[in-house]
Amino acid sequence: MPELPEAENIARALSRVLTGRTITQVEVFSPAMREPLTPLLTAGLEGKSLLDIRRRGRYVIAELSDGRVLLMHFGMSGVVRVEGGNIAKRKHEHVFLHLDDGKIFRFECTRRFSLLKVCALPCAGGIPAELDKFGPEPLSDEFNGEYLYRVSRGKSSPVKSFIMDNAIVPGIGNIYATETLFGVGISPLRPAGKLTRKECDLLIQESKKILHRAIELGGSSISDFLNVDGSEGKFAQELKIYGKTGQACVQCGAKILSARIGGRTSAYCPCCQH
DNA sequence: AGAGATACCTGGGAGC
DNA sequence: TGCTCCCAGGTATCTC
Repeated sequence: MPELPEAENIARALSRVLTGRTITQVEVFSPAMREPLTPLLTAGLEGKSLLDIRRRGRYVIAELSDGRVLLMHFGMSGVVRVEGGNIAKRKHEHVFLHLDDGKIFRFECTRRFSLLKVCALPCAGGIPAELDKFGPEPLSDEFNGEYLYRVSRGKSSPVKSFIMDNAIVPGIGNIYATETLFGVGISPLRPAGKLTRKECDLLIQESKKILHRAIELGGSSISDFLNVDGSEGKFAQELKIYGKTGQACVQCGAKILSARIGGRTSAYCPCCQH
């Protein structure tokens, strides 16, 4: 379930193997994931080179030599691989982009929540218009306690839903929101508007610490996620509360509870989090 | 307007 | 064993 750390690692790995490569052929095996895939066939990708690969939130942006971009999102089961051409197509691989070095960029997605499309860029080095509505990057200086305090005033929605909102800050999904709130002792059910200024500082600090650590370890390979080269992320071993409903809290031993918040399961310790 | 619910999709696991 | 049901999850879109 790729969140920001996984997207960051995918972007870094793709940058190493795709930068400077030219697309020679496009194959599409399924009509749609989140959006139709067939436009890729007529997008005129053949002969275009990949100049730069970067990340915004959970999206990976590959800038093309004609000023457009390949926009990727991995949903919860998206996997990309860059491999030689002699490996048989896997069941849920939907798109192949053949490259000038004989390798193939392969996009797999079991649950079809992923996105792969070509779109325009307002300027070189920029980001597509549809990502413009996002809040500041979670690892940037703009994502700070003052910001979080300011935008959360008057908000009644639970703090967990709040920090998972892309318009507030993109890239923090269920795993990292759950772990961050446990790390700072804040209940996921607390209305965002009730956070103190001090708690906003701590929450920011903890979220960055966890995201950096997860990037370092290659992300969390809970179920579907694999890095570009096929290796698994190791952050899953460091999870303290996500997916541990019913078990004993590592800090106090109390039984971990679970609540449905914003339609998602949220594990929390009733003793450590208030 | 803001907040909450729902559809999208597939595979795995639980329960009968 | 095989069937049904539920769950996982990000995002867009719907309703209240």
